[in-house]
Amino acid sequence: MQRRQLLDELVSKGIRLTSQRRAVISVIQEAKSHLDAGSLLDLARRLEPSLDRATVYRTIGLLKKLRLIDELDLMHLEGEKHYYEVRTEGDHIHLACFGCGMIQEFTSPLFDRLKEEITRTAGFEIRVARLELGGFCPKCSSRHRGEEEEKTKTSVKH
Amino acid sequence: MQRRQLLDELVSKGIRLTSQRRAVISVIQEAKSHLDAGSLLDLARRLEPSLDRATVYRTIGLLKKLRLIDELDLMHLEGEKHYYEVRTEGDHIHLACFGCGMIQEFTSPLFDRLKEEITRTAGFEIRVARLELGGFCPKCSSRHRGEEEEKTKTSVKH
DNA sequence: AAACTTTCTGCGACTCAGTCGCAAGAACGG
DNA sequence: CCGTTCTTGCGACTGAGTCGCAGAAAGTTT
Repeated sequence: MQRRQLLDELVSKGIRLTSQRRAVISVIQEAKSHLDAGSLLDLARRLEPSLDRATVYRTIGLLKKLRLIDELDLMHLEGEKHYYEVRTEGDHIHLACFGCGMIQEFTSPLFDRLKEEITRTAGFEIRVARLELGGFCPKCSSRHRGEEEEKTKTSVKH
Repeated sequence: MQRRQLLDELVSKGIRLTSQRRAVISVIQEAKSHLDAGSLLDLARRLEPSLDRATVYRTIGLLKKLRLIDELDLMHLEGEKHYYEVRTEGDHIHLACFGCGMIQEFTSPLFDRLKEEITRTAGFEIRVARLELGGFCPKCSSRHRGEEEEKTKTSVKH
């Protein structure tokens, strides 16, 4: 039933279901990695060949507004794209490795406590929480030591 | 001496100082709010009228790479821009209000503990930590209740 | 199942942040 | 003040995302 989650949610809100929306939603839900709008379009077009870029963006906008998906930057490791994932129970943290591009997810009760503290202390009503960390995964961490000073003088990427 | 911080940092790394870089750096440092590349260009041009867009982006890239400034999204409240701020001792959290656009900063020992936990547990070497929350500030929080269901059917913005 | 209202889609043109190659110009060590 | 090396401005370009519109579907009504 995990798979009908988003669809049901839309129906219950009285949102019109079209084959295009079904295609986009299906792709987001089956996705094994975080997809950007472009990949989403390519994959969904296999189910609905006439699907247009604009419709993908509009559907993303809709799902974002309904808080059914979350938007991520993943430290802009490869361009200024945005990535999307189905919203889950608890928020999780994304770790992005500058070395190999790996994305890892992480959950912690401390994160929930932190959000709770903010709600309480600042009186802020949290709707979206995005915590992204950039750095080096264990493998790349040992590998990149010593390359620092040089890099400064060469390419200024990211 | 807060004001010479970035400049000194560059000199000590053997980075060449140009009037353009001085202008951009000065603006970032004096800024009272978070500036995007466009505003940065406008303001820095008052000090260095010939300054070009490309140079601003290159300088931002340089400062980012040297980890002297941080890049923020501020929940993309007004377009897909990026915002910049001078890096401070401890990382802080940004709260962005969907209602009035206000940006508030927040610090908490819990945040540091969370990062420490990630470093320890996941073996991840954190270089950049970005925590942004979107929601409603105290004022807007009380004001927007009840407008939810309608919004769904109208404009799909943000 | 036809008719009808409302909402959605594809299209094409557009906007806007950010990038790139290049030739001219500036930094700073000698 | 000279020469090497790095930086800049310029203009053209890329690529994500948006918008208005006319035609096409969704869901409802009879």
